[in-house]
Amino acid sequence: MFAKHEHAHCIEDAVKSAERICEERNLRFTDLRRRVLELVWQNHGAAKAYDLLDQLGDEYSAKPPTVYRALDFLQENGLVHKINSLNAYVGCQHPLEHRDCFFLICSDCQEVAECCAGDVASSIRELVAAHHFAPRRTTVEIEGQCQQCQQCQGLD
Amino acid sequence: MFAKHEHAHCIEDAVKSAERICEERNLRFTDLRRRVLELVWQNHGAAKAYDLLDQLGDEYSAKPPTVYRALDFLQENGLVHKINSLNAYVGCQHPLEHRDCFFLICSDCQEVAECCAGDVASSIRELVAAHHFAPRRTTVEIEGQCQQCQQCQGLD
DNA sequence: TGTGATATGTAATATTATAACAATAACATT
DNA sequence: AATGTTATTGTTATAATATTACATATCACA
Repeated sequence: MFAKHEHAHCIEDAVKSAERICEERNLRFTDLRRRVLELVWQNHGAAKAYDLLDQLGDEYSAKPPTVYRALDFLQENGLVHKINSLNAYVGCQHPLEHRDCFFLICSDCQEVAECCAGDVASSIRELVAAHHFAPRRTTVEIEGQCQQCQQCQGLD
Repeated sequence: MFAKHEHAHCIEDAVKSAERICEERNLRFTDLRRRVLELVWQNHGAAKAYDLLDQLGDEYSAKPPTVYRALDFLQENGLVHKINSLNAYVGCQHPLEHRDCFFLICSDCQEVAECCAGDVASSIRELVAAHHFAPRRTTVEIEGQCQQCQQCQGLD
């Protein structure tokens, strides 16, 4: 599996930068949105919408739209990514440059690593230009086995 | 929109090559599987599972598992691709080399173009190698506007 | 013809996501 | 502070996508 760590720190950072971003853009970073962002980060892998819903528990009168709206807001503002191949959500590692992000998804440990590879981005730009296509959103999701899980080969 | 054409021809070709492939691999290309493959190709854009289900109509006693099983078979054998960002399915243009396929998805006309770009594939291979990641499946989906739809800009 | 494996039928249900409308909170202006 | 406006959240219902579990049928072949 990917290296796990105590990431209270990550959560805190993510929330702080979300606050800054929303302030700059004049957006409302409400309690609910903050809470959903925290929960997304709290999961090691990608978080499923209905798990977030459970985790919200009674704090908020949480029904599906509650969570999906918060996730929509967070996605629109580059704070989380949706992983389509998992129907799940991960926090964005660098919301200020929320572009050209690619994902390595480990099928064994369920961790998702976000990568920003200039070469991939530029080869995709060329591909798109060659087809005179105007891209709005690009998804690159690579499912497989991460380094750690390759080493454990069925030991866990 | 992408150029449309009468593609009875495409369907025929797709079915023929599926037949060949299944024969070579000793797989059963049953009537149901053939019919689902035809229906997938019959749609201009990507086909949704429940639309296929409707289109199967009374020919087969079609319930959801009927369609999903056929789609699973076709996917496993490289005959169709699932487009995750649409929850929909398209026929593979070259099932014999069903690898490194990327998709340009037009949000206006809903057509999906399959591309095979060596540069993209190799930059992804490098990215993956740099992370010592063992890829099993790679998804590249680019949503945007195709050339034709850019030219029509709201004329339709 | 019988046997095991593969494929399909069927009912039920799980999972993921949205629509529609009501209530509330925040914000801007007077 | 009162008002109008917009953005956010609450609530109910339902739509859309996909799977489980088990029964039945078909195929391949000894």
